[in-house]
Amino acid sequence: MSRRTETRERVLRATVDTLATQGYATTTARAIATTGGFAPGVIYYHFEDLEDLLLAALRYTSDNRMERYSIRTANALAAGDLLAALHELYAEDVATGHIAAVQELVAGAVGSTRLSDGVRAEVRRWEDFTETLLVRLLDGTPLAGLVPSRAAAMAAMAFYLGLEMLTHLDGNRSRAETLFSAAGPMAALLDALAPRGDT
Amino acid sequence: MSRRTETRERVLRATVDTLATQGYATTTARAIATTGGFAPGVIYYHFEDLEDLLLAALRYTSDNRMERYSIRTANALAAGDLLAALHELYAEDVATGHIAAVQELVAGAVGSTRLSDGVRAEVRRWEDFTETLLVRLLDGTPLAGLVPSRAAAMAAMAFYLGLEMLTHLDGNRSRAETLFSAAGPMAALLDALAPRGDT
Amino acid sequence: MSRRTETRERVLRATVDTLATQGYATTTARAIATTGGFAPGVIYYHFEDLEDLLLAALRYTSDNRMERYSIRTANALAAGDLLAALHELYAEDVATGHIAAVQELVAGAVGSTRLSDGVRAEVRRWEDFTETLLVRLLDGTPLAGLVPSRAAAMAAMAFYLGLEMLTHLDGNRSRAETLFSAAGPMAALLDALAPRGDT
Amino acid sequence: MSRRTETRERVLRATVDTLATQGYATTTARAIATTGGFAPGVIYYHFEDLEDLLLAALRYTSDNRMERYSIRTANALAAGDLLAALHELYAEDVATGHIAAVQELVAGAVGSTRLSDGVRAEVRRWEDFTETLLVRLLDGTPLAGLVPSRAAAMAAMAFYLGLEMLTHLDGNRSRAETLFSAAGPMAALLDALAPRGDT
DNA sequence: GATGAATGAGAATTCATTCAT
DNA sequence: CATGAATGAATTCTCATTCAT
Repeated sequence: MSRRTETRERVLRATVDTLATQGYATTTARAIATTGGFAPGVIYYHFEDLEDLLLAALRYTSDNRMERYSIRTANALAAGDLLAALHELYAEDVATGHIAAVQELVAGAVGSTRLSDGVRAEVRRWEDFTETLLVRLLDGTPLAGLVPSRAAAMAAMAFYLGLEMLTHLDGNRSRAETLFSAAGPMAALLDALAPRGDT
Repeated sequence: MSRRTETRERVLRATVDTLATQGYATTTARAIATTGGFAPGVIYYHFEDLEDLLLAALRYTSDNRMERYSIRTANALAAGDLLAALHELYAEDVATGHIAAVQELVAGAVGSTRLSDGVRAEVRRWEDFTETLLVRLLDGTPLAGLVPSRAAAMAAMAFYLGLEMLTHLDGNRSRAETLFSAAGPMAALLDALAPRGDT
Repeated sequence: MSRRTETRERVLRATVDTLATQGYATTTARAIATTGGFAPGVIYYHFEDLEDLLLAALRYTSDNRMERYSIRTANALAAGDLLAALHELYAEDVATGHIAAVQELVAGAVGSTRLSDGVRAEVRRWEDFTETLLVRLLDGTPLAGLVPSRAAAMAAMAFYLGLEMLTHLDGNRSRAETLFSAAGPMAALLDALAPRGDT
Repeated sequence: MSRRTETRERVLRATVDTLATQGYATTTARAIATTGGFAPGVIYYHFEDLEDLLLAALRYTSDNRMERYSIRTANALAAGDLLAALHELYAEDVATGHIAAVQELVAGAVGSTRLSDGVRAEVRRWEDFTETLLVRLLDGTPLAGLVPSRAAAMAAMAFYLGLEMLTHLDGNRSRAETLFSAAGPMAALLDALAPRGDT
């Protein structure tokens, strides 16, 4: 990796971290530079402006996570398996600051067209992914015809982002854990409804 | 209403409006003053500082809406009725800028302890209310024992805020309408499970 | 004069002074504020941005001088009288920093459309004035039909600005004085050519 | 020409071009590098600092033009011939960006002693040249004793720079053309006054 | 010789807040 | 009570300059 690319990544990482720990409004050029331990000028050497960096950071973390999600869910066909995979992925999302950063950007994008356009595109990518997962999950169960997949994907995204918002507000992750526990029995129920050959 | 209270309310209204239409980061003292058509100095006559005003605005809109929610849901016992009530209340939430403002504050509160404490308290009030509603709704149905009411209330809140976040990002309300439609059959199903004497 | 107007004028005066003594490139918001003894923020309270202020300053000094020029030249019909008036006006232009500031703005306007539009308009106003003066001066002399008045006015403006540029570069006013002296005999010659009733 | 000299010239050319097209304030190290297609660091390899480069660029273009002026005016003894030569040289001055660059430097030199010293020296060189030309032109005419040659040379320089300033402001060259046309008859008049054996 | 990444000082501008009127 | 002018700190961003490669 070239020096250029290396620094670029340091800046992107610092941006995600700052977004995750300090929130959108506090993610100033200076704050990012402090987090990453470099001069504020570096940002402008590598990126057009703050908005450009914010978008690049969104894509950066999104790409990383999307890859992980694809790999980790590829073989999780049963609801129980999928829930386990998602639980693990969620833990990673939290550890890397990914959801926190994304949620801050989604909330902060209000007002800037350029930023909100980019954020919207990224959100859509995740909705597509979620929908694919959902269709595969419900395929063969009695729910397949009942649940409108797009709407459900959208609902899932809303729920995920909203959960992060509240979790962040609380400062602890117990809310999410509570919900993952509560979801266990439902996954079991779903698996019972769908007699698959592969489980 | 005294002249003092009247002005205070104008400031609070302007704050909610500004938050709803321009987002947290753009809700500056000047922006609020412009929205409300008064001098920036007025803010500091009635409130300690911006944070204080933000919190007061949250409580102000929250109080107003809570009252409406209480009245409107008091007699909506069946799931179908409740869904209709919630649909209507949601429309009001949108029209008054209430959810938009609340969501901006929840997201913006990251980083400020004073603000996030206040926001947390308000969120809890709504979780309590939601839980009460939920318990009443499920009472007497087979789901009563299955669904952990606190977790479900929390999930509902997360979903509601997340939905607003995405809706705001999209710039149109169709997402929410889609979901309300999709919820119709489920409400009907629930009502079928719960033979109530009072409906 | 209201406090607002008073401060506005202080800012305009400070801008003209800074332009005159430090040049276009060094006329920063901070430099202007230091010259005038006020906080840089004041500039942005009264003016849109630096460019806006620069244009306002140009109009401010231009208006002041134009008024003086009109009054002082009104009765200077003979070439000799006019030369004396112009000499005096030039001394004022120098003392007030007017030409220095104007010349810096004309030179600095390259690159900014908004600024150069405004400067162009102001230059045109002076060309119009100069042309009027010239026509009146030559009227009745053999030169009246020979000299294209617009071109001559333009040439006079170019000369005046260029002279200021060189004078400023030299740091002393002797160049201009030399030229005013050299012009004396020519004015006398012109007056000899034009038998006026009023001289 | 050595590789070193070659690069040096590329940098000088790029500097003149940038000054001519973008103006003094926008002629930054980066802008020059972009214009010339080299790395910003190159500038500091060949020149002390920006000011040093600016001065070198002034001398560079000045030397080039002075040579051309000397050659082209050597045999233009009659006023008509000289006017034709100057018209042609002016066209070259414009095409090469020479006057534009010089005028920007003269205007921009205000405030920096080092720069203005260098600019002043260069201006003087041109005044000397202009004076020589003028003396030769008027020699043998009735004007010879009337016109103070130094003052007239100075006036010519002022006029030339001022004209460029206004021309640049207008964005078109028609002003200059108008004036060259208007000068035709005057040159003819002058030639009529001076019966020369050598033409 | 040349490159281009990085730095730090300083520029324009915004904004919460104060305060005389 | 309300106004709106003024302030100073903080923000985004630019730029001359240095330096490792």
